[in-house]
Amino acid sequence: MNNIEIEKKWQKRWQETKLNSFEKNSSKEKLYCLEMFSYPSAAKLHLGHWYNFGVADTWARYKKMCGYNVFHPMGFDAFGLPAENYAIKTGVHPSISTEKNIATMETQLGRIGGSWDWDYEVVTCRPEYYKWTEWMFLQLYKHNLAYKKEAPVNWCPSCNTVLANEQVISGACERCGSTVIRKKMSQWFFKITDYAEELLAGLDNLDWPEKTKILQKNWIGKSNGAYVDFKVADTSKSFTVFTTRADTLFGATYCVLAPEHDLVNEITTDECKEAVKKYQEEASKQSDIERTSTVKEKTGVFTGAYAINPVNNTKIPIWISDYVLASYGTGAIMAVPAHDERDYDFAKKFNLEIIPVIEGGNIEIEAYTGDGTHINSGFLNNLNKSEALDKMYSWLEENKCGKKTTTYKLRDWLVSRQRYWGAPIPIIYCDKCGTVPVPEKDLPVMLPMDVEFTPDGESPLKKCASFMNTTCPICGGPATREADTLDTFVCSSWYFLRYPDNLNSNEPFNKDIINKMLPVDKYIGGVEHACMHLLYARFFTKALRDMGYLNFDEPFKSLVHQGTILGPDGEKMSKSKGNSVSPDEYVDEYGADVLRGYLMFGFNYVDGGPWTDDGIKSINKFYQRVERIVSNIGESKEEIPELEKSLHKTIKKIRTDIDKFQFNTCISAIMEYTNTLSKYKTDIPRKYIENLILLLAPFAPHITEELWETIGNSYSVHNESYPEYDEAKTKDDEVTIGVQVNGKLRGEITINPNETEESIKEKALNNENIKRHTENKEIVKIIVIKGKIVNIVVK
RNA sequence: GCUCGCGUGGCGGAAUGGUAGACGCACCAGACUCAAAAUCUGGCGAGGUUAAACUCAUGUGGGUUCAAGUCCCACUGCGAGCACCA
Repeated sequence: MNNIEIEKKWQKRWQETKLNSFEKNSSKEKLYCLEMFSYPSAAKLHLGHWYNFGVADTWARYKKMCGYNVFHPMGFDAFGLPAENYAIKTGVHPSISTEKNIATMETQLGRIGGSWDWDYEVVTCRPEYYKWTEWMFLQLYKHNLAYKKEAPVNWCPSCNTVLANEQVISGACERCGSTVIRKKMSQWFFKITDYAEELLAGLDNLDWPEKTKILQKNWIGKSNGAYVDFKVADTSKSFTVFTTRADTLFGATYCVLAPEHDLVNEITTDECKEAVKKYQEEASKQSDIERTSTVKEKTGVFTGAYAINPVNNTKIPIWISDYVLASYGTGAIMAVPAHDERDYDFAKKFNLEIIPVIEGGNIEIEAYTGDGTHINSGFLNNLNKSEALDKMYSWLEENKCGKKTTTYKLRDWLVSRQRYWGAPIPIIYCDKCGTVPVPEKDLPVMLPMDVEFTPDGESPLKKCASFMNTTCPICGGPATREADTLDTFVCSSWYFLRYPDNLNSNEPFNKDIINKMLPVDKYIGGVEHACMHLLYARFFTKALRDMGYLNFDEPFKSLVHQGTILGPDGEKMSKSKGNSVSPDEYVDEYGADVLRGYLMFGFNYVDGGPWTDDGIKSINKFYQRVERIVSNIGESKEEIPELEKSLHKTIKKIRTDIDKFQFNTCISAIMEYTNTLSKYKTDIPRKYIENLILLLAPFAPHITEELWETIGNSYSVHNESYPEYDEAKTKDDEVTIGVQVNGKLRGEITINPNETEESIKEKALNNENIKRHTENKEIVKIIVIKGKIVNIVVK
């Protein structure tokens, strides 16, 4: 039988015997191993899927053999734009194409031979799941964590439709190429910012890659500073700015409001109205990319109004400019051109006053942003930065015109999508009662099937009268539904909570079950989700905890990112570059175990790298070699010292490395053991062969299952325990160590592990080559690192 | 611009501060074969030597240390993320 036939045979058997079933009532320690679920696309699995799912499966299988009760589910993140786009193009309904794709992918995943328990499958686009996604929305709404406000969307003026971020390609509509503008619409948000501090602080205790923690940390963007209130001269109005440099307040020579700031229209003088209005319009037309480009020259207009600097009562002009962002801080700044590069550029361009308040630098040339002694600063004079900041914070609070505060770059999460293929937002609008949440007993709000989703500027659901028209749950009068659907990231923010209790129809999950099963012990997926999915899931977990639905703080205790498999040319694989490699041809030729094996052996798991054909052949050769060695099995019970030692060393190496996701060195250890075994041509004692198969079982699940049967053992190798090592047997009776003179290797000596330091020194000094290097020299000292090295320092 | 990560043979990649290059690919030689493939055995960083010795070598330059691929500083190249965040 060839590999392909072997794999088919065992996959069938595994399924029939429910080999991969999770033991719900087992007393063994649970271990929740999860790979990020995938979008069910029509295309076949790509190498990235194999690398993620196949390799992670080896780890899960290993843990099962180590005696853990491994929970290893799989599902599909099935709502989203691609199915909708496909529907627009072909007319095939998303529910049909999606379910078809899921079936295809299930088959494909089956070919990997993963140990998933499909009884716990979760598919986010099915009503029995999205009912609870809607329920999540209602809980967030109930706890003031969901709210509605005006926010800009990407709008294509030519297609007359809202575009998703993915549909905006460098500022232009992906379909027609027109420049995308921003248009304000009323949309739903989740208040993730309420959790900014905890999301930041919680990172410290997570077993996550440092770089991922840093990405989230930067994304959350905590910034300590102060609010400062500015009165608008000759009016009763005022506004607040945020600054991290309150110590430079004496140098604030003008203020800038974001063009969208609410106060702009109220304070602009008649003479300036026209220019201000024009500027606001232009700003709204610009794409985010244009607007936030740092290379762009500063622009702005004067409002005609003045603010009063609270520390010295100076009148300073108020401008508007798009370098001030409405969405950060308060949407308004105090400008200190002497000590801020952006303010400096702006002041130079518009001839605004520049007053230095800190010594240092040369403000004729550029802003000085460093520390130094304060000057021109009244009560702050002669203080350094941190002293001046403290003093200013006190002054602001005493004079009731500001206070110390903290802001975050993290914004609230916009969850409204003007799309069809997503979970409906369970909200009803009633003329009499206003915004009314759908009562929980009425969930799910079913996504209607008969919907016209050709883009024409409206949310598709808006055109479905049978969906839109409803009655108000409070007054019973006529009402309309929310037409937007939820961002698919909402669906994926809690799917890991659903897996352990996926059939529950009374609640999203049973509290006791998930408190027992969560958090996820090992989560494996791409780094591209660092600031989206992984952050949203943490937010959901914390919010649900605070609502009392679960009692843990973090969803994913330990996280691993697989690297990226690149094309043979070292570039990212893409259809347009023509450097894509399909796993299928390799699976057809060598089988799933060989492909999985190469993915584990040929790369450092977290790095990935370019694909090569040569590598995969080498794994095929290795497995054939294993088969030959297994066929040399004998029935002797004799212990062979060399094999005994090699075996125990190998077990130790694998057990150490596999938990670090170093699959390449695990396989190389098995190769070394195999090389040792191959010295014995016939009648290799059974024990050494059985251990070889067991060691390899998580790495090559089909081949080892077959070999296990071949040598007459009973089904299944995957129910066996992973070999354990005896530390004593890993120790060498004698080791060869290097001897250095002044740090340079000059010879080798052989010692045994119990040898005294004196004896080792003597051996080292008596080595012929060492003698040459030490004769006529004074020996300053001899460093002996047991079992490693000897270094003789001479003068 | 800021932040982070990385730089080791022809290649993929190993190396708790302790004999750099494990394991594998490619290559070379030998065995088996009529031959090839497969398989088995051996070699394989560069220079040097009959062979040794020895010298050089982990992007570059410094430093710490008895000892540095590994720690520190500077530079450089590549990659990723953020990007007017006040």
